[in-house]
Amino acid sequence: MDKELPIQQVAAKTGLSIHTLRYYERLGLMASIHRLPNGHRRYSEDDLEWIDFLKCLRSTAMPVAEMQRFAEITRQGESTVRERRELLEAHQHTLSLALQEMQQTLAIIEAKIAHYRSLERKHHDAEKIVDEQQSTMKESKR
Amino acid sequence: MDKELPIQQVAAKTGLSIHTLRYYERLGLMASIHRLPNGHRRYSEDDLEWIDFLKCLRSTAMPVAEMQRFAEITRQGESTVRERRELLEAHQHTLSLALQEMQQTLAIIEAKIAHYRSLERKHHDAEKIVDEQQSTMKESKR
DNA sequence: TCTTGACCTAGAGTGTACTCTAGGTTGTAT
DNA sequence: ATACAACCTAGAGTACACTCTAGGTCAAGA
Repeated sequence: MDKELPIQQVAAKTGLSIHTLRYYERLGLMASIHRLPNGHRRYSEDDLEWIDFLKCLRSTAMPVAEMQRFAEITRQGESTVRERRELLEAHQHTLSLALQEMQQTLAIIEAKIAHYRSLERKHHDAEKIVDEQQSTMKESKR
Repeated sequence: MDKELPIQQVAAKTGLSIHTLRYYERLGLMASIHRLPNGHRRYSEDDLEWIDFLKCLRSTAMPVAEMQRFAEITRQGESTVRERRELLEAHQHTLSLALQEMQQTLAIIEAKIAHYRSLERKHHDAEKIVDEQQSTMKESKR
């Protein structure tokens, strides 16, 4: 089973739009997608895997230019393994810093949410007191 | 000590550019920065705190439109505490999903790096073998 | 035969978030 | 008096990553 998929199905599977798939190919992010005699693309399993990896890189905010570099040296073969590793290590570093920052920010946001909750509670309590006063007043009216 | 800072120093302290500070104000992300009689801005401690929080939101990819909403309802005062909390909770949710995804991606990238390392090791070993063969050949030449 | 639908290319258009420019004012130092 | 530095506004320009359009090909079904 080496079923090759048309672009539409690849879009469905990967979540990238057809436009984006063609755009990425134009940018040189994907080498040599197989074509039918009529020019239509057929994507292999390997292509899908590569696209998944591209998605990993993009979803973690690697700039497209860097992905182009990565794709280019990957195409150049074995001799660039070291450069590829270094590129990924740089990204890994960026990423783990970003992760740390996000965690800190998340904590700040959680604190703010907690603060709002306590404000809401106070507000709620204040209303209850008003209610009680009102019912006391009603009682005294009787 | 209620020293109010000119825009230049705020830029230096916050890491936002002077342009961005003015731009954010135009967008309504910051209410009522105090002005000198000549129209120059003076930022208070509170302003700086608010800017820091804006930075938190932006650095975690909250869209500017959402930040505008948040700023707007914050200006409206107490009555919007609940909506503010809900807005932040939504962001918190988005954020923790993003965090998870990043962690997964990080793992994938680490695996790829490890893979490259092992390729490099093999390559290195292969060279060593070639070296040994060469020195053996040299020896046999003697 | 004609229509439909999936595909193709090259290039134009869009949304987001800045970032910069032009032209002007003000306050201090020489 | 004049030069300068820091500030102001309104609006134009830019970078990035898509996203869409126009105009066309091709194969299968009514």
